[in-house]
Amino acid sequence: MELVQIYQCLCDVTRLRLLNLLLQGPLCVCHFQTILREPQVKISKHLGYLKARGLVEAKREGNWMIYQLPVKSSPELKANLACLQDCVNERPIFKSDLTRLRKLDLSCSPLNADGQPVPRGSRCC
Amino acid sequence: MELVQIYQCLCDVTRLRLLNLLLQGPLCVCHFQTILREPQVKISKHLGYLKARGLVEAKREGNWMIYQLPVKSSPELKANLACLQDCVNERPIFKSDLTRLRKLDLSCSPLNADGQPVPRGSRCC
DNA sequence: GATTTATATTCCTTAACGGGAATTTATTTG
DNA sequence: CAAATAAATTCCCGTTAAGGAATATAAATC
Repeated sequence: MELVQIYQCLCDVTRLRLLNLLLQGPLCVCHFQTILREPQVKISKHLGYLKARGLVEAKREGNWMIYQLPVKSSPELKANLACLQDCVNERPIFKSDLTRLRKLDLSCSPLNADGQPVPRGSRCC
Repeated sequence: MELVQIYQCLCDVTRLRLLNLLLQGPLCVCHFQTILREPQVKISKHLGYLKARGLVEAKREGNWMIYQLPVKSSPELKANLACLQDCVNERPIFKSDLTRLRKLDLSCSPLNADGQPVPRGSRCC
């Protein structure tokens, strides 16, 4: 992957917020919506942008799409994500995103599924 | 400075090459031209882009403009430049840029001026 | 002051990006 | 199969960016 592509993915606030959340673990689209408080189309497009460039992976889980950071990341991506996490942890927007993440019921997310299968069809957000 | 602005500066190969060279020390525009082998207008515009966003500083030295990384950089900029240097050191383009840099006679640059004043009016490139 | 060297700016074209409204697709449930 | 939920896609618009040709500016030299 070209280094420039990584930076292209990082040069939009919305995408930085998405990645910042994903550094905590996989999440579904509706949770991004709830946390970022941005319209669905915006979230979806930026996730698509990241996915097209290999910065995130997606899998369908019933009605939901679960996004996560790539299982196998290049050293460059790892380095930059680590750097991002470092740079971001004082900034209010990113901090409050993380706060809201922790307050969420992540019933549709593998995050706190603790192994047991996700109950299909239960409402998510 | 907004984090996004840093990433916007990093999402173009030409600018990455310029910054990679500047990590070695100050340089004048004509040396960038010689090393990158890109047209003058391209170099100049990208340097302008970086300068407008505070990623480089410029001072006039007789006929030449010397560019350098900011004397006082934010922690975020420092972190990202360090990360860049790390990511870049295996990539052919950036390596050969550095090779060409070392082969240059930097008579108009403070880089190897070793204290003595630059002889005004001597041709540069 | 005319010429040369170094660099910046303007103008133009083309492509990419970001955002929103509306529509579509996919899946599950009743 | 109809309805509901989750997410992606399409269409449209305004903005930004990248590149190049040509021109302008700045400083030094003759």
